Amino acid sequence: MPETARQPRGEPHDGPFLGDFVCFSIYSASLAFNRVYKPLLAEMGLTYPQYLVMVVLWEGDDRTVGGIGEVLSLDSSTLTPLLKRLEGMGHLTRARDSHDERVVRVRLTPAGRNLRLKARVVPGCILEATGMSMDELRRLQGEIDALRRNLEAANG
Amino acid sequence: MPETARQPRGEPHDGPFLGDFVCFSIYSASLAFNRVYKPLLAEMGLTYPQYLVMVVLWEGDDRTVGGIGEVLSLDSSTLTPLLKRLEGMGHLTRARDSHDERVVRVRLTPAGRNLRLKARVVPGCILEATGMSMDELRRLQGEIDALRRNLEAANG
DNA sequence: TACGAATAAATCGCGCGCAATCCAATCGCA
DNA sequence: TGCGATTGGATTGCGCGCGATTTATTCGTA
Repeated sequence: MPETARQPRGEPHDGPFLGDFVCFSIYSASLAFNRVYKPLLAEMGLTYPQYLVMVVLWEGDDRTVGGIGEVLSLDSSTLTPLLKRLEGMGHLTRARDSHDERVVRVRLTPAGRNLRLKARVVPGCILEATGMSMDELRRLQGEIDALRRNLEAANG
Repeated sequence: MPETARQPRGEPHDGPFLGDFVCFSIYSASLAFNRVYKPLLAEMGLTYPQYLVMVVLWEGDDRTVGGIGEVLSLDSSTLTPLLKRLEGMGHLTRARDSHDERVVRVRLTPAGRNLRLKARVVPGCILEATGMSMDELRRLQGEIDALRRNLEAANG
């Protein structure tokens, strides 16, 4: 699918070209990562987005829905049902803040905190699957983050 | 969210670490790309996956469902309804192959071919939004593709 | 103090992605 | 020739992502 392009920046052209394919590469890599994570996380009964929320909470408990959404760039229409599922599994509680009833505070249960132990093997497996060194990954991550920031800036 | 890790390869550790976050970066960049594409593609009435299928068909018409799926790493349970929507929009036709009735051949209509003209401005807009040079993007794409290949290999 | 604006979360509808399953057509081999 | 195995798609069920709307609460200000 990759095909080198020769057009100058911003001008129309006949076919698809590089700008598209960086996106396709990322899209496709994202799906590929998901397929690697799925069997690992299935042992904990988690999906990847659910795992991300748990990681965020392990890093810092007692957050609001919006606070979690800020870290993950997801909004309440995605998070509310996801959090309800995690609540249903007994990993966290959702409760309105008594000082501001608009806010829902999300807190880990002991079971949710405990799940972190089971999750300890995950990053090593993922690292293994990438087939890359930590240094390579660190550098690559930096570049992708820079790209994401540019995209977010361009989007307003 | 990024936080540097110090653990040696493959060993358990207390918190999430780099291997996870490369994935998060890609996941998040993928969503960010989608948000940039959405308004552009909305003018053509396409979603990003639909656009990808159209790009594949513009590159080479008259493909099977499986053939498209091979290029995009998607299977029939994703593609069948997507292709039906594109068919409903009048961009393509779906017909069983007369020599092998198991196979469905997907072909562009004149309208579908014509849509390519409207799509010509898209890559330039995307390139602009990335805020990167073509050379940078080309290199980055190569690294991400290598990562994806590793993941697919690790996954069997 | 009352009332409109702003804010936080929830709800709804739709389109992916994918595992699991099903079905029909074709192939392979005795 | 027949029959089990394989293959290509379709279907179903579920969990995201997100735009659009709704509801409840709080804030700002006259």
